Amino acid sequence: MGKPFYITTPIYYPSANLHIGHSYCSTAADTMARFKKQTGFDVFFLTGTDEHGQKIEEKAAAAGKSPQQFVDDIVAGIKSLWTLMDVQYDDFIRTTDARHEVVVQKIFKQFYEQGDIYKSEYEGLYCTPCESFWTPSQLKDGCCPDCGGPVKAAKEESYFFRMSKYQDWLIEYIETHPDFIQPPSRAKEMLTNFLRPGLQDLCVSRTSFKWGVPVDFDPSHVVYVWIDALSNYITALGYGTDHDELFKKYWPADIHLVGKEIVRFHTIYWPIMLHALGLPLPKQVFGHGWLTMGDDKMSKSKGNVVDPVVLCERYSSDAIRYFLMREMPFGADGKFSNEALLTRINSDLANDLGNLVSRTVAMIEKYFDGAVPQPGPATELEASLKARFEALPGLVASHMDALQFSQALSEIWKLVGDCNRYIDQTQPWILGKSDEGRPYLGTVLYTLAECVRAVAVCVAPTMPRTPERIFQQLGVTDEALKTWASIAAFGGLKPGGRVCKGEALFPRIDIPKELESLTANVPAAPPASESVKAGSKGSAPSADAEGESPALITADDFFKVKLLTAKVVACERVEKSDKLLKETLDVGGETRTVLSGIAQHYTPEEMVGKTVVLVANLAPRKMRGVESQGMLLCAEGPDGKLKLVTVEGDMPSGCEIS
RNA sequence: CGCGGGGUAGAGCAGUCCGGUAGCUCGUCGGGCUCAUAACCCGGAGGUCGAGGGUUCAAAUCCCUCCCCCGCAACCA
Repeated sequence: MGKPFYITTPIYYPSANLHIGHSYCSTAADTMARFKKQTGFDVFFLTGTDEHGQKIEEKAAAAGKSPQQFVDDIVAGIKSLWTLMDVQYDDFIRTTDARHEVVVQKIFKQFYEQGDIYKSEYEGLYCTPCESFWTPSQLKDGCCPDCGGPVKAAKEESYFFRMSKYQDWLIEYIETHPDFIQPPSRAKEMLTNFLRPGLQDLCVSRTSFKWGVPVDFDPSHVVYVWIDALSNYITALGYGTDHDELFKKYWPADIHLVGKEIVRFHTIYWPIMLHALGLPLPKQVFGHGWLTMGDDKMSKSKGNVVDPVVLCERYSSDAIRYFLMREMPFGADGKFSNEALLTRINSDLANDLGNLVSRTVAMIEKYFDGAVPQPGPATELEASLKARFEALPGLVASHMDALQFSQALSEIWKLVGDCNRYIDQTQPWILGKSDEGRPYLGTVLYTLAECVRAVAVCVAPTMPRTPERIFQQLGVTDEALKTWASIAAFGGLKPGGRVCKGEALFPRIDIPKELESLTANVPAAPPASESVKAGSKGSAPSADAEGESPALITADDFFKVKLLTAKVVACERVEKSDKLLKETLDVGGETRTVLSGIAQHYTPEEMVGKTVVLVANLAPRKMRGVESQGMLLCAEGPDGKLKLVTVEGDMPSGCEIS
């Protein structure tokens, strides 16, 4: 067995739906894991979910479920997404697993007994929606700096971790281990923003909610997120139990892959906790960038198209994985757009790779009755192609080891490009016309087939399904010719094998047409991610997930929605939000507060006095710390402009609409 | 002075650490080819590298000043 290699994703918080960002991170981790397996490592790939906390407690209550039932449902959806995307983890840890909870309690107790944790009182200003305490200096205009909502003085008995005790050690560790935090700019950020100014002791327990791991020696407390969530990386391996073989084998982790927003927790709190436990630190924490939805392509009503489930079902998971790994350099932010996705699929996958396979196989069928020919005389063209071939594994490996997926793929595609050019240079269709041409034609087609084989091998970590389809067309059945080792030297492919032209690997997409159907408004359909959530529970019809037009509903269904006229009596912008307006509505004498994402379309002044249509029986929802008690109906134009729905003539507020 | 990212051809980016002919992909225009998924190949057009100043024989790159955009992240119920 090879050298151990342990890679993790963050454990995701199952309070809401999964989106393409999660897919991005998991795909990267999976690609890396597959690459390491392919190159002979003994890989352990961990992912999972962080299921405790107040937000889950609240969301579950709002959904009328127990917290456990609530997270169970979402986790089922997450797992089915990973199956769909071929994210092949070795273990899936949930912080509600008994195996995790007992060890968390044990760790907490150990910290307490060795004096790293002490009990004290936290006094501060608390923001309920953000679950955060703030110091007066952190406040913005007297409000929560995160959400802009109100804060109130609160006091809470808590346990604290003495972070300060370890800060000098950590500073030195980071300075002497330049590879520990990647990319390096993140290390600088941590040092200058957090470490050097001095660490505050960290509050590691809560009494304000129950949904968490109880502190066993003080049951009014639950362990707060830090110790609970971060320790998953070792509890999953059996640390602190009698069955810690995996821990002994795989710890310390080779890579914690995390989003840049949680680099801090993984490079400050986690190392300190490990150090306090007397454990070695992970070799590397890699903070990747974010996928941004730059422009107008994504909006409320079009939101479903960015759902990974929809995209995978439409274009194949391999295509989506390829796009995610190819389009943006790992570490930096990248824009996501449907157009970029489809363009990538067409030019790289359909035109370059798919078409290369297709023309190679077609020519072998046409000129050699489908049998891979014996190579004949060679020229400098073959020599340079062969050089490119043999340099490829080394180049790919060095980029992969640096997590530069995009560059690794770009190297592979250089060989694809060379092959396409080679066909033009050698003009096999002319060689095929004469007997004298045949020996060299054999060389050309053999060389192409062999290069295509190498591409198939190299592409496997990113696109797990595609290689087998290529091998089938090339007639490669020998497993030994599908391995990383088999492409170290040119010439592994055996002449005589039967090729077999199959379906197009990646059919060309009619981009304008496809964009249109992706962005078609589907007003009544829930975002498809909702169906991920409900996922395998069977409660969501799959039609939604496929982005089809919404199913017909009955009149009874419609009457479940209570629509009322409402008069806007006051309106103001929501602080720190450029999209939200807060309206105070009069609804037949009753006053309601509603938040709407229309600030870019209406000014508060314009709003006052309007009679609008309110969805009156929508479950309330907190945004930016303010509860919204309903929704205003709007029409969205083709340019994305929103116009409020109003009633004709003069109608009092509170009238029912049907 | 919140934090972070960024401004290089119509679009998306690389190049900036370590100064020396401005590069890649997509698009566009022209040509070639017919093995192939109207795919492939070649060539062209298109850039005062956000602005100003400084250092230098030489600046996209180093230094200073300024301007502008974007995100604060999955929310817009």
